[in-house]
Amino acid sequence: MASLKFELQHNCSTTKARAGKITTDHGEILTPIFMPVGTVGSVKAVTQQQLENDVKAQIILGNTYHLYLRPGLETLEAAGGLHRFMGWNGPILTDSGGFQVFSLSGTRKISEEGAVFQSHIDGSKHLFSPEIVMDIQRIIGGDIMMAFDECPPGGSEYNYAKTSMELTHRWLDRCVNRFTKIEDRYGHSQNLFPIVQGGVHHDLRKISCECISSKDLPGNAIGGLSVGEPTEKMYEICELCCDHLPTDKPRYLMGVGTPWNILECISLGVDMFDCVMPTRNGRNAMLFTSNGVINIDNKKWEKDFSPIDDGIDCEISNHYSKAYLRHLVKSKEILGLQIASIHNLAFYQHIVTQSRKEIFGGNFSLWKSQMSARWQQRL
RNA sequence: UCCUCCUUAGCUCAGUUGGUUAGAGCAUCUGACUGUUAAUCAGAGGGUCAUCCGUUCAAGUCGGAUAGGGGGAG
Repeated sequence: MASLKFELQHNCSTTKARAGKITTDHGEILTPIFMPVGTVGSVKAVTQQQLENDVKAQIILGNTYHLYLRPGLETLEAAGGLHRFMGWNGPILTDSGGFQVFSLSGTRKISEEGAVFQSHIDGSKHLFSPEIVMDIQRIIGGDIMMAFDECPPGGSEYNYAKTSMELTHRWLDRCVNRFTKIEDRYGHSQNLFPIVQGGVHHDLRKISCECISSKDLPGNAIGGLSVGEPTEKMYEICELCCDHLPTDKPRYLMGVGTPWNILECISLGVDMFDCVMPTRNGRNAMLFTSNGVINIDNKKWEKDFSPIDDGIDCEISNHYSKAYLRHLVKSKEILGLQIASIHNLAFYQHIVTQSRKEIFGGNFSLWKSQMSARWQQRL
């Protein structure tokens, strides 16, 4: 089956930003794009209809580790894959569990073979090898599958970062080997993206970019950033990676970030983003808006009946007031979590949609610097 | 009119046989959150212990008076 296509549509004249189009068997994705995170087959507090109609999401994420533990492969396979199981007809990208090597570092052990995780649900132990991770992702059925990597902490010194990167590269060979031996599932194309590692060390990152580029896979990801290193370091490494990855394939910066992080990284040449921040921080009362950051918990919004955000194209954000949302959040009403999550995701979608327009329009650079300052204000 | 109980943070309440700097929950405010083990976590501010007089080395705590409130009897 034909792999996904990437068409580079426009290069920004003043920055390295670009606009493009990814075509998958579940539809097109206009880049730059933000992908809402739906770890367990659910973008927390948001229905698939809301993702499509209110957020206008073009692709969402699932997670190998979490979906493997629950609902489990038998259910996913019987359902005909994650798309059908969750009723989402757009593209899906599945993360490999590599991030859980980092985030669940207390309950896993790494070896050459793979990583053994102890389930956070029942304590049972499970081996995630590159081969097993490919098999699982085939069964989940995502349009884009991620290679199994080790994501080391941001502060990792050179020797650890090097050893870890080399392991990730050996795992990548095994991923590619297994991936190419198994057919696509459920009648649509599945595509493998490799992941750059190397910590904050320039020479390692260069080596890693060359290594993963040589696999000639349909897209490339930058991993191991926003895991504790300073923001400036993240930008620096992100730029270096973009400069050393192919221009004719989408570049995916994993796990980033704040609205201003995304603007900055778009300007460095990133095409795809994902982050839990809009949903998680939304559930924790932090709203990202076109005028700045709001803590909707604050009493100052008690009688502010203006829309949550009338500067973006989202009925939910335009319709409900700050005062009403604050009331819901203070009352711990489930609807508060929903509205906050939908709004933040719609705002993130606004960021990338508008970036795309500005790239085509030639004003991206100026617009970016204005918006970056504005969006960071605390209201 | 009498009897009885109560009064401690913005709110609802803990405070031992008197003994370091009077606590909690909620509320208020501030942080954090970046390929989700998180509708979570961390922290701050806020009290003339109703008022006054006494007992005592020492009173939120014991005694008395006053004020306000609850309940009961006439």
